[in-house]
Amino acid sequence: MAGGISLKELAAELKLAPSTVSRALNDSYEISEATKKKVISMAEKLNYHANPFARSLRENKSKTIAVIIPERINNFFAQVMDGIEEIAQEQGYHLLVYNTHEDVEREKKIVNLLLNGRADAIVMSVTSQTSDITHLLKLHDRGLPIIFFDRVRAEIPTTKFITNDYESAYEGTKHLINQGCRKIALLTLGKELSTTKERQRGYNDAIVSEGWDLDPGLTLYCCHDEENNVKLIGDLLASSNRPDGILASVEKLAFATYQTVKRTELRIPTDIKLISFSNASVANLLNPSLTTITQPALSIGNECAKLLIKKLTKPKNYDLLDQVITIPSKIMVRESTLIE
Amino acid sequence: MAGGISLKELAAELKLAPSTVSRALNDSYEISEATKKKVISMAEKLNYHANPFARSLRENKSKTIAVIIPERINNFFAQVMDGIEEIAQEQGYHLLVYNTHEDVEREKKIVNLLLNGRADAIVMSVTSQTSDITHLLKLHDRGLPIIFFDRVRAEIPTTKFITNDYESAYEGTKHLINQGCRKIALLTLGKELSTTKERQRGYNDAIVSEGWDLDPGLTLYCCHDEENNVKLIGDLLASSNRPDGILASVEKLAFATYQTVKRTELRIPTDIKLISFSNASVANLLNPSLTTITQPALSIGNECAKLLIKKLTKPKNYDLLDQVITIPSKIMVRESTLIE
DNA sequence: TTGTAAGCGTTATCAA
DNA sequence: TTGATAACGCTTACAA
Repeated sequence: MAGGISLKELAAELKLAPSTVSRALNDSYEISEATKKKVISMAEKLNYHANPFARSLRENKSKTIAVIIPERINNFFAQVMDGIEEIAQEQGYHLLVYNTHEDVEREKKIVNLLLNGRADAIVMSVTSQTSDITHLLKLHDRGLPIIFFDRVRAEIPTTKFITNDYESAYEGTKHLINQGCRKIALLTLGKELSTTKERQRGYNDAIVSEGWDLDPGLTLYCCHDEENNVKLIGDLLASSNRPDGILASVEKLAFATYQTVKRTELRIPTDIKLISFSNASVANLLNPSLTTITQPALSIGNECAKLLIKKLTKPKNYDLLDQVITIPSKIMVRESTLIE
Repeated sequence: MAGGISLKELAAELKLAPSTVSRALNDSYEISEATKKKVISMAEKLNYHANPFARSLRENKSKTIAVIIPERINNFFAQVMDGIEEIAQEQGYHLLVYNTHEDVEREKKIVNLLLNGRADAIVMSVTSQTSDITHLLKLHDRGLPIIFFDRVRAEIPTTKFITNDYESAYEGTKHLINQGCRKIALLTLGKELSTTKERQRGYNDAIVSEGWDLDPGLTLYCCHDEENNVKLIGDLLASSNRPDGILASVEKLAFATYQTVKRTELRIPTDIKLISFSNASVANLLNPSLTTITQPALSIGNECAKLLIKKLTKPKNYDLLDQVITIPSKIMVRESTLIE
């Protein structure tokens, strides 16, 4: 279709052997400066571009990294993507992007698709549904370098980049308590999620540290569907067990909370205080502005890409050690947790 | 690196010729059901996966579409991406994604990278800086199927998907006028942008239709940098030429307006009414909630992908005609344009 | 219905 | 310093 000239044709034009032209183009030391110049200028003149598939086939690498995220309309993941791309573009890597929409079946399909080596490596965050991880193990067993970020799986022996979820959730809950909350709910996603577990631990410990009892009814496991979440949160707010503080584990659950509260007589922060993990730049434009636990998304993306590319280009010196690297989040206090 | 078994090895294991195995795997009519079954089960047992580069090299197609967007943290572009991916995943296509960050130089680099055929086709929205388009023409001349959406360039004879920008801007401006505004500003991006031009036309015509004079000082050309935009908008609001209505051409300019207004004594919608092109789901959570012109982002993505994939799979029956397809936006009236 | 062989566009080995 | 050749893994004429 897109008919470009081949190396052979370029060589013919130059009355040189293909191998010579290839070496010249790759700036090999064995080629004279004179021919290099000739070759390069002719290549430009004829608009020659090396076929990436021939090269990938030959070299067994594609200069491509696959990124799998559970959600695209989410400032955290979008920023991580930007962070990955920043480094990737710099290093001449391409990004194959897949959105699982929090659907494990989709995740499995995508992961299986990547088994064929289309990408040199993978960086991913699992879905909130992901429980069984044989599909991920297969990936790793196949020798495909893989890095997890944020939502990780400890069972896969590789490097993971996360934030200090336990501390953040602990501090966030403590913050609510300090602001006068006495009954705090946790809104979160799937139980299997590493982030959910850590954040729940932090939340639990903060509650217990006050000498309070844990109320399982105050932990809500939400899902991908906004409408459903609004219903779930609405039921909690309408119940006799209504919390006066909420810690949302994901940005969209904070938004869902706003939407829910809007339909009631309740007010934030008067009746309910709200803090949420979120990288939304509009946090301070919400009504009221939202107190957030903001994750270092760009850095996470940067670090993932840097490590992966090092591993790909210098496999001897860099390994994807089975370790967890933590970059801390920041709490940004705003109106949604104010004492009025 | 990721060592998988090859077709030849699989064939050897089966004591069949590679060609037979290939045909069996591709469900060719020339192969008996019996061997097909044998081959498929052995392929599964040995975890065979066809090398995509060998196939791409051979077939001269990659089952990959490149998507170039100017911004990732933008609900419109994110939704378009989701729309494209929906169809692409369905049809077995992969997505190579590039963010230009509104930077033409980056756009040029990326476009030149794609000249080598890494992607079968391209769907893109140009940067707000893009003026000279030789890099885009080169792409098209090379025979690479390319589709534009939203921010298009008429000079490239291909199919473009846009929204009814003229009408939306006209209606949006009229809406502000109906709500009592008498001095309306337009916040937009690059002058060369197709969307800017159309929206400006709509805005202009609405103003003129009232018998009012156009004030060039009321059109602000903003940029990618939030801080700079806040400054620009702040200056306008502090000037003697302060508008009482604003039409923002891009979501982030509405956000910048909120940020700016926050620092003044002014209030939305009392002193200034605001309407913006935006696909933000949090529009109704802002303070005050934002009246938006919401674009059919998902449909745009769907349509782009559908047409492109048809063109790629049935090149005879589908052509990327030099035409513009318009899908209309919807105005969602909220508090930011209320009469108080 | 299956097998043989050529070729897609590169790069690397070996020879000149 | 350059050239001939093989090989990467697949598909497709052409033969059998």
